[in-house]
Amino acid sequence: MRVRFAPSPTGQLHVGNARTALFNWLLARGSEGGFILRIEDTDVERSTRESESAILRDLRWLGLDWDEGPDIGGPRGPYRQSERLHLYESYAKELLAAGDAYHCFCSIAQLDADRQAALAEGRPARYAGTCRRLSVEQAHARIEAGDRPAIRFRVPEGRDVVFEDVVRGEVRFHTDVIGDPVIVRADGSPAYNFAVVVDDALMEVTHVVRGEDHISNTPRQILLSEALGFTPPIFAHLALVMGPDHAPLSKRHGATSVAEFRSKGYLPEALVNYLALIGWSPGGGVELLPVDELARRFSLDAVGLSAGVFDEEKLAWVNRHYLKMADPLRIAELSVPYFIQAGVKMSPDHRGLEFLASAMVMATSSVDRLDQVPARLSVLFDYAAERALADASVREEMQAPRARAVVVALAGALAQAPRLDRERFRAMAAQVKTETGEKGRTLFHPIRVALTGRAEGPELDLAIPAVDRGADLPRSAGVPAILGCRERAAAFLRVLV
RNA sequence: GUCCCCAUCGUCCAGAGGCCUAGGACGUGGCCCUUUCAAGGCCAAAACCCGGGUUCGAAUCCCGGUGGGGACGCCA
Repeated sequence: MRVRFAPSPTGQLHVGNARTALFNWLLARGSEGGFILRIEDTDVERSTRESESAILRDLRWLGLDWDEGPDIGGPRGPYRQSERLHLYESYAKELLAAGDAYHCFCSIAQLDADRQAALAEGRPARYAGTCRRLSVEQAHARIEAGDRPAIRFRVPEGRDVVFEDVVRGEVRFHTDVIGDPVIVRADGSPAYNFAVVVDDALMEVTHVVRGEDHISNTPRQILLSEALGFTPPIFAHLALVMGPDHAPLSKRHGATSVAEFRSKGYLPEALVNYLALIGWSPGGGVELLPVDELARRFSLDAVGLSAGVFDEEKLAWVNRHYLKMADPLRIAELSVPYFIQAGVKMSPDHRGLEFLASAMVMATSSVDRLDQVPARLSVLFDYAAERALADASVREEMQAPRARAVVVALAGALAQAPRLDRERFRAMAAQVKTETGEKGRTLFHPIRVALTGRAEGPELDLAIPAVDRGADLPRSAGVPAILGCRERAAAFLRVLV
């Protein structure tokens, strides 16, 4: 089995296309198959190298590696259509010579007018066939006179094109509703329907798995394939991915590109796992599976037929799962840009990263995305006694005698104390408890506000030791200075009185 | 307009004629856990688009309608 993903480099990799790429990849990896990446850059106007490298980058980020492609080459290359022009040219000549293609001199304006007229009369809006009956001699005469024709494929009349779609079953089109497609433009560049057929055949692609938007191109491609003497590949058309309003996923629904989801702080394994769940089910009542397991279970005939709505809430749930599973050191590294973005300047070395990693469970146990990590860990870098009391109701609460007594006892207990680890923190809390007679919320809430600077946040058992571990970090670790609990308690008490 | 595809909880899936009193997951609501916010656990509400057939029996098969989507480019 040889499958391919064939994006045109005209913009960002969209999640819908990423899912198509994923399904192809799962198919290849689940069997002994090959996964080919081909760049369809025949539209010179819109294709850019920037888009191409962005798409490659996003696919790599997702972990969808390819066996043959523009960057690594392969036995059936080149893998950029712009580098295969000579091939298309020679096949076009073949078609012309056999009478399966003809020159078309119709102007764009003429074509538009024909289309409008057809629509107005309720006829299928297909090519009127104006140049179909031009003789070869007439055509040559016009070319010699300086006309620059396109080349069209001559679609056979009066027959059905039937193919067995792996996901949809038998699909049938009558050739009378198919207009003769342009296969080579007037400027000599190949058109999509032609280039794919040539490339899929030459690259020995066995299964074409692509979006449903290509289903009506399929009969043209089969016909072209037959005329060229190729055996058409097996086709599988995937239902499209929609936005919440059941309209095609677009900008107004928020993030749509893989790059946007990455920068919002979704993990690649989460996006991959979630994408696999749109239009397919791994079975067995489980949804959260590592990618190799997805590949092992994936099968085209288990793929659903109806369009799926992209649900970011569910993606977030999947992401939470992978955040919890992930190596904290990796999450620490990935979080650095988000800290910087949140205004926490840092360039941690290994000690800095290990410190962040040691605190990371506070964030990963409760957050949806990486971009929420800095806020959850703000207890570390963002302490200011004044600001802790800036909120009127918090201030009032802390100034109440019993809360104040807790703060006083806390500052006292900490004054001589060494840095707190979990056990020392518990012992210290117990000491404050016996000194003040407070317990539960009335004990811990003042401690929380005094030591973390806020009324809510991670468990103190986790946060307090993390703060004091951070307080001893040398500045060379590349992480902003962290005020220790002892200093925090003292500062807080000063501000409170 | 013409052609093609699709149709189970709000959403994603399971269901391939009796196992369906339609199952799971996300989300939602409630409860629990808890020193806070989250997270987590438990429970609950929530669907076979409509109408005709076929059949002893239909979410499952057929036809029609309706609704949604796609295509009809010298874009891919």
